[in-house]
Amino acid sequence: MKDVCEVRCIHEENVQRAQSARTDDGVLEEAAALLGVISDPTRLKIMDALRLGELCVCDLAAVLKMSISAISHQLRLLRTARLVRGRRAGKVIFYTIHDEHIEKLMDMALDHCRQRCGE
Amino acid sequence: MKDVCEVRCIHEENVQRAQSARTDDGVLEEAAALLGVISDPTRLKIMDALRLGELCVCDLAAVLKMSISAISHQLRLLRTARLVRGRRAGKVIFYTIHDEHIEKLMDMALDHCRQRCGE
DNA sequence: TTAATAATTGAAAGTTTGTTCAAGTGTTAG
DNA sequence: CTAACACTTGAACAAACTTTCAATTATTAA
Repeated sequence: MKDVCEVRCIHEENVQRAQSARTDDGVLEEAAALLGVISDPTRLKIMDALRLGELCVCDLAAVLKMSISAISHQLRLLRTARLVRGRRAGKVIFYTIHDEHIEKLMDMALDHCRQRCGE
Repeated sequence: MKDVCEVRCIHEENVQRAQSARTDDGVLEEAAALLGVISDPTRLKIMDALRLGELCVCDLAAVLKMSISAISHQLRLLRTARLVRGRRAGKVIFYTIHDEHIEKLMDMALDHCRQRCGE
């Protein structure tokens, strides 16, 4: 953060255009945080597993072949980011994907990758 | 990865349903990687700045108020992940968003966050 | 060729992240 | 109440990430 204010090659017009139309920093940082939560392989696998219906922590551990503790830690992040929702049924807590919007976002990312893989 | 194979509360049906319909691990990991690249505030700001047109590294450094080196490092990640494209014009390299699909994915994430912020 | 500019790169430092292990809730059945 | 079960949580450690600083490449102009 030093050679920033020296005027070098800067294209004034372009910079101002970008400056004036830029998305609010708060929104961008929230978006980054949201994307950060689904950008982990384990968490994406959890989300993928939940697409066909609710699963408890043990189920998820079995599907992903990981420890219950590890899954639970990740579920907390997913819960906090409201990507996932839990409902208690006695001792068991069943998790589902929080809402349709999230599912669409995921589908879009997966489709994009499938396309690329098939290139 | 120890208490995985002990049968505890596992709901067989649900687990098998999730197992059989799960998305290919390769695709999921690529998607995680792709999302990982846009899930950083700096990189998301770069992408956002590029939405109105091409900018060079210096321009981006000016817009984000960061060092040229830091921006360049991030641009390399964005380039490698094919989220961004560069065209050389003499000494200057102008960057743009790689394709429309990526732009849509971004819009979707940003809209989602704007909605949430306005709740 | 030499000097200057735009950008990239490698290494180092500081921070963040993911998993494990052990201990802690909260709920139900006996 | 007590025991067992489903799950969560905190601390710790290793792996990965982001930025800085210094050196390097590529292009153009003198």
